[in-house]
Amino acid sequence: MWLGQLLQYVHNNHPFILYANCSVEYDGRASSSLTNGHYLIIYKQDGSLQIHGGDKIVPRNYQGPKSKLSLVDNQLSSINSKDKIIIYLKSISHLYALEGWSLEAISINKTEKQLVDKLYNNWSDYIQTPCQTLIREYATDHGPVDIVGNDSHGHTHVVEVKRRKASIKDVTQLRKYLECFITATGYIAAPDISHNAVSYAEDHNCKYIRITFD
Amino acid sequence: MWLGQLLQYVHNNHPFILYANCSVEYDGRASSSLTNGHYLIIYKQDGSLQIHGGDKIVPRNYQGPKSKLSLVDNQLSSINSKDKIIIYLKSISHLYALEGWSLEAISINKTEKQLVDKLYNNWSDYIQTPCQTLIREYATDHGPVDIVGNDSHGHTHVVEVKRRKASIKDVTQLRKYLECFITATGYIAAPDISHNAVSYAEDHNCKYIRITFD
DNA sequence: ATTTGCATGTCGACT
DNA sequence: AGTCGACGTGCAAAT
Repeated sequence: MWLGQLLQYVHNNHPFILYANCSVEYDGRASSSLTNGHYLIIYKQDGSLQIHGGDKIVPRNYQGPKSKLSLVDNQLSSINSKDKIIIYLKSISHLYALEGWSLEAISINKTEKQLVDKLYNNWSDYIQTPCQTLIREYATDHGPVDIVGNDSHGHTHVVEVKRRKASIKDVTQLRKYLECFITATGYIAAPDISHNAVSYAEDHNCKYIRITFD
Repeated sequence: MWLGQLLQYVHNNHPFILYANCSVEYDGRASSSLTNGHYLIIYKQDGSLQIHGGDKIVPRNYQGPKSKLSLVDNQLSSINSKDKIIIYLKSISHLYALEGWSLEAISINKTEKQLVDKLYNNWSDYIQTPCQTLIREYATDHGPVDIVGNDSHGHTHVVEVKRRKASIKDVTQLRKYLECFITATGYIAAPDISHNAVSYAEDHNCKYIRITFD
């Protein structure tokens, strides 16, 4: 009886949640098995599917948007170009169709871009050397740099901004950009920086700039 | 009537799903607003909370495990050391308690570790130079390297393995490890590699090794 | 508690 | 479709 209802939802591409005793097989970029148990299955209108266990934020298994859902007998399958999931349904505890599910996006603050703008607009508060040119998203052979400045001595200042505590790998990213310039000084601008990243930065002629969200 | 039921679940730390018309305010590491609409709210026994919109895999807002949930009037709040979420409930369309939600983990294949083992056990299939010593998870000042080998000429071979297509940043990671050796050759081993990463690797004396999951 | 690196990362932007 | 970088990344393991 629930299976019939589910079949309709699948057929009409209608979003639903399903709480069921089931097991899951996944194959594609990786492969995995989820042993039999009670899991929460969520299907959204964009074709995405997720199977949640009783803990963690991230789903046990999932399938991205634009996947194709189908139900044959007791097997609920989702397939796309890269991956395939098969859910073997043993019994259904609960099925509910979500009507009028909102697609609103969140508007978010405290992004990296805001820190970039703050540094760009208040350059002298953070870096002694004044720069004649100051460019955001400066394009290099190795990708765009957050901010690049040129001072009156023709020296280049390369800044990589991070919204959270900077780590070693952020300094390696900065060093990659630095290679695109003959001579340049590198800066990591972030609210905080790890101990190891400080040493690594010092060893490679990079400086740390503390910048915070007000 | 549903609010009373919800209050009980919150009080007993019982996992539930809630489909409601609501808006969400978040503040902490970042801050965000989610305008009024119908969203799916999931609460798990570990204290995690997520608010899903009608598309995407990732939740619109979320709170990690060990967060504290509380309900006062129409405000469902989740708080932990770093972040806080307030859900302003306008109306509840659906509320369901999940009994016996399984905590099983998935067993997964095609991990990076498997590729490391494959390369380790079949070194000569991939790299001409035979090595007397071959060490997995070799510890350096900049962290552990997937595989480090030493040949009869005392030359060092440093290998970074990736389970997916290798990118420029994977080569920068390799280069970071290479700095820990006087002279060494670097290798990126992966099923595939991006065009730019190839050029970047060549420019820095790093070689690409193609290795696949059977 | 801090730090690092993996992940079926996901997602968005740009070529 | 390919490539790259941000993300409230989440998450586990090591220190």
